[in-house]
Amino acid sequence: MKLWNNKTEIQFFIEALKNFASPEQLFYNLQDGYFAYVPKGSNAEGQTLQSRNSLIGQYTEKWSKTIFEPIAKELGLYAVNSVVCEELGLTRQSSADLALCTTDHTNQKPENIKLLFEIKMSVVSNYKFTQPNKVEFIGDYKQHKGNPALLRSDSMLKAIGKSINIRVSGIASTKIPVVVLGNSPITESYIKKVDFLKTSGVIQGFWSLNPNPTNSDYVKNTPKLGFQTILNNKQLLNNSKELVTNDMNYFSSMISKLKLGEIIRISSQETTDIAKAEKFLTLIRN
DNA sequence: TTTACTTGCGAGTCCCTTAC
DNA sequence: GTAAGGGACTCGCAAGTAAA
Repeated sequence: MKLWNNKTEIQFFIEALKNFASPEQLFYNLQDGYFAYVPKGSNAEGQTLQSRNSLIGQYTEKWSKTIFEPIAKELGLYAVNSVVCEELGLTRQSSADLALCTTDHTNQKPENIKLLFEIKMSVVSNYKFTQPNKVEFIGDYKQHKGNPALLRSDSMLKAIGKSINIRVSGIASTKIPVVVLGNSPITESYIKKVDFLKTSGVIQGFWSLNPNPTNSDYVKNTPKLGFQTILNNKQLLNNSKELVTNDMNYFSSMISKLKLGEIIRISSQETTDIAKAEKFLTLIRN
């Protein structure tokens, strides 16, 4: 299965139309015809399309599950949508969009969740619809007024907020990597922030599954790979594999050098490196 | 001064929970 | 059963900021 591209988006519209979604639900009904987004220079004529939101949300979550299914299989896991785990603050109303787990159940224990995904994807490029069922590409995201997926600052803030919410929900979350999946680049203003989120351990990465969002310039990768544009399925597998197989631990604190030194001194008395690390993690969390 | 970009807010929609 | 309340979703709008 191919990564996200314009055909994926056209397929979304065709499928939605087949399932009795009306053109008015999916497109802006402008003077020049039906458009996915308002082209730059055109007038929105007072419209703010909202009826597409939940449809594209459902489509991207299912699509992501499908693309991760062979990867999960390779790692001996299942790709599961709408994962609920009370210990991680993932409730039915605010579940994990996608997760790789040891079982295929929606309700999960923390120890069975190996990788959590927060999905922030939308229609990226612009399309024109003509009756009865023709959907044609008319321009990339720079040629319309909308701001897709991770290019919106509030989408970034929501993704970060959701991840922090998991991290502060308890000690059970400290062994589970969290990755934000998008299908657009990010803005320049978030380059430093995503790298810091990665090095500080809060979020293990922002991955765009759209290798060619535009033919012009865009942020492809950040220096420390906090944000990466995934170019093929192999890369996606390798990235996932690394996160699932490395036994990682998240920790954070705000303590004095005196206290930190004490913790290091006590932990260093353990015999093996692993034991030192375990002692350190125990002490820093108390 | 004009233009381009960034940002936070809130609207419309869907869906779940709760109360009666 | 059903109405009310509220959370989460996406994205247009307008105000603020930076660049030309």
